[in-house]
Amino acid sequence: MHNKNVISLNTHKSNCGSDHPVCQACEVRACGMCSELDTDNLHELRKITRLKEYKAGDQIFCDDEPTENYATIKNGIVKLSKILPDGRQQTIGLGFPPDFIGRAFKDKNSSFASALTDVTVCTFPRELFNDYLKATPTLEHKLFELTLNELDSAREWMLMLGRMTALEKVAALLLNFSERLHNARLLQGLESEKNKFELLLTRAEISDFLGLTIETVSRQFSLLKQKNLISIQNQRFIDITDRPALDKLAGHENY
Amino acid sequence: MHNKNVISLNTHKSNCGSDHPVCQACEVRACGMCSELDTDNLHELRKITRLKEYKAGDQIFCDDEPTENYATIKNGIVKLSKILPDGRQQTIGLGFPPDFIGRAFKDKNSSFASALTDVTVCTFPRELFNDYLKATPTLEHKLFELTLNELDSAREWMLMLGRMTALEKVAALLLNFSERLHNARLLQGLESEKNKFELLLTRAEISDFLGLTIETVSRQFSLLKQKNLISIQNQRFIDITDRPALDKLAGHENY
DNA sequence: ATCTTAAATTGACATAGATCAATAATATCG
DNA sequence: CGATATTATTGATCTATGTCAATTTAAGAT
Repeated sequence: MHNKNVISLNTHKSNCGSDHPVCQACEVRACGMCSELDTDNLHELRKITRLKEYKAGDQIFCDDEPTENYATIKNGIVKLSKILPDGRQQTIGLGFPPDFIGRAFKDKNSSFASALTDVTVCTFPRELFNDYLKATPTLEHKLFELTLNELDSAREWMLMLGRMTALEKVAALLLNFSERLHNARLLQGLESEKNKFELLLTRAEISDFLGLTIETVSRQFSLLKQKNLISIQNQRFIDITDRPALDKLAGHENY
Repeated sequence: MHNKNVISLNTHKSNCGSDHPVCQACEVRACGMCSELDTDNLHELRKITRLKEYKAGDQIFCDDEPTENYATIKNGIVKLSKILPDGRQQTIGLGFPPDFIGRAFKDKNSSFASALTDVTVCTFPRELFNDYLKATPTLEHKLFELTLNELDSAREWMLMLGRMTALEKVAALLLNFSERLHNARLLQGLESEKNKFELLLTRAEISDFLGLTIETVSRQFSLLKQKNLISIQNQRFIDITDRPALDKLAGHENY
């Protein structure tokens, strides 16, 4: 059922130009970094791209090793994290399709990227891509906009990390996740109910994101259930039953 | 003495081209967003710029009001912050010369900016600047690089906010501040000892930055003094007396 | 189905940092 | 220069979250 929808979307896309077959079939052709490129430029870029797949848990790139590739996320969720010398870890971002991963114009990533779910990405060799980027203002412009969005959300999370209580943090995460998963599903042409979703993160991953411990996260879930703001099936399937209350907890101005 | 140095630097700059007088005298001509522009383009941009001064404490722009202007910081330090509906506040960044402030391509800022010290900025009207930016790839490229740096440092602070202890946070702040003030002074052609600087933030401002309370920050300062890692004169003038130890506390890999 | 393993929950307790309150240092103003 | 206001420090608690440990739940393997 899911696959059928994806295919029909792709079929639809094939009407709109003479893109390379790989790009024609691309889930994020319309919204990713490449969306600003015309067919000719896309053909050019296509020459240096390669599809890559990762299993949930795989490391995609790592802090200290030089970046060989950049990538656009086609499918799945990528976790970006940082780590202190003694091992304390902090998730600093989640990448959903069609986010770009890697640090443009630098040969080092200052973070780790790993696959939270199974992930498919479209990769570009660093040097070539940097050159192409500098030579292609429309592409650079689009990537700049993606980067500005990331900066916005990083700052949003700084407020959360610095000033929210554990309960508020969990509420904010659920809302954020609900939103982004919803968008990702629509992107794939899937049906999607905003308030119902599978929580793809383990409690450990959530606690890394929120700057909390597993136990504290778990207690907040129990609290939210007890207050009837959410219900959970099998510890993974979330149903937001009182979004206004959750919004209020998360500090959203208009709920 | 300080002023003498500034003047001599400006005099020096006047040799290097036919920039508009205002730009010739600009403290950040060589390193800011404009550094990538040749004289012709600079003349073009100059037409829409206006110098603006703020006193310490002044609000520069605010969350909900539409952005009228962007700006490049010429002098002083700008605080960026976010605020929860109930008033809890979190500083999400400090702007030093030659940082850009404002959210390119959007008509809303998602944060507040205020002057931490007396501040001089060079402002650009939003609409005009956005247009000029899109039409001038070298400028956009430079601004993109500045933005990437900001993203890097936002993520650095996320790790700090989420995973560091109060003592570590204060150590990290001191080192960060020492570095940035040092650079800002060199930029102005001033003598600068990296380990000695005036802490321009009040305890309240520091605690907003670190996600702590005033009292906790104060206690950590006392601890650092007691351990002989720093000494403080008049609660404002910091001397880092044991940088390696401070680096270690702040989780810097190589100290 | 049953066994095994991993993940999540819950409880008891410890602690870092918050809160409240008093004092001390510094800056400001007449 | 002294009086007043602001900011920082320090002390005594309190509390949210962390830590450690025991159970429960779910998932996977045979």
